[in-house]
Amino acid sequence: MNAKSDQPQHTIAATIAQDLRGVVSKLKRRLRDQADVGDLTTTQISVLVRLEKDGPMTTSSLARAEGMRPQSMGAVIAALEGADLVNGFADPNDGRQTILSITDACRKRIEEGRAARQDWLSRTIEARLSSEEQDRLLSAIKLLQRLADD
Amino acid sequence: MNAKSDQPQHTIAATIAQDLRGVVSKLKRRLRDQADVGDLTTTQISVLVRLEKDGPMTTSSLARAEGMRPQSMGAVIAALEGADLVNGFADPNDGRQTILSITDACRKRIEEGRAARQDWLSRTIEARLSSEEQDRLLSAIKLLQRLADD
DNA sequence: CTAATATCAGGACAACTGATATAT
DNA sequence: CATATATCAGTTTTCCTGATATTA
Repeated sequence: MNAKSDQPQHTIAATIAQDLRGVVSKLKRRLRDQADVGDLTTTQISVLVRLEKDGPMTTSSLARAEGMRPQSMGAVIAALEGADLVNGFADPNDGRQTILSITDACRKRIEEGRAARQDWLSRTIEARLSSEEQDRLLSAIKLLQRLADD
Repeated sequence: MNAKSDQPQHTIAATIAQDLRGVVSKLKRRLRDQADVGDLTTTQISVLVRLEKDGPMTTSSLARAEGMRPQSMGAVIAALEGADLVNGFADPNDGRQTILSITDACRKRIEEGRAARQDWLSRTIEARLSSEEQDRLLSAIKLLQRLADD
């Protein structure tokens, strides 16, 4: 249900919630289906972006940041290590921890932006949204991030 | 990576894509985790909203609209029929098809907005976003829908 | 001893693919 | 016969929970 003009004011949040659920669900499917073999999952990208932005950290802190269990994050990290996008070394001060960083290869890939600019979502954003709409979307994503962070 | 001021103009779409992937992934997890027992999945809600907005239709057309396989949509519909939120009857003109509608019980629930206003996402939107931010989000969701529709 | 980190093992769920029956 | 709808059966993916070892 999109915003109906005869709707009471206090249900706007509920209307947004309904539409948002639908589009999140659909976008998630699209992102998975449109991924080429060898592409990264949404969670993997999220982890790489966080490591690039916030610097090296452990599996557990990544799990907390993404709202997942450490065991689940462990599997994500294992895949990224296998693809040589992340490497980890023991924390000298705390033998329990493994500090994870993105590899030089991964950093190079991010900086060049090669992969990023060629994927389905980037291409669709450029093709379907005007420059003004892209700005509006970017600003709304910050609102979504606030919601996702609880 | 959030928008960096020293980034070339032509990578704005790529920046949006990266952030959007992350937040979609995280929101999807939150929506699943925060669901109470008996709540509906994002896909189920999406289907109900579509049936309410666009009127009765078949499993296959719903699948096309949501970007899923008919078999997957069949499972979604079976769950909704089991919960007495959707019912189907044979198309008199085409014996292959079953026309699905939302039940009166479901329509009542939507109109009252009871369930919707009490769920986690609605409450978070009201708590964390100002009225102006809610409007901005609603307008950006239309952009996301355009992207999801390809 | 309690708490935090990491990992192994198994389970749940929402999507998928393939195959089949039926109706157009 | 070719196409469209629906459904049965099995698989994959991504998360989950529970249990265990290690270190602080």
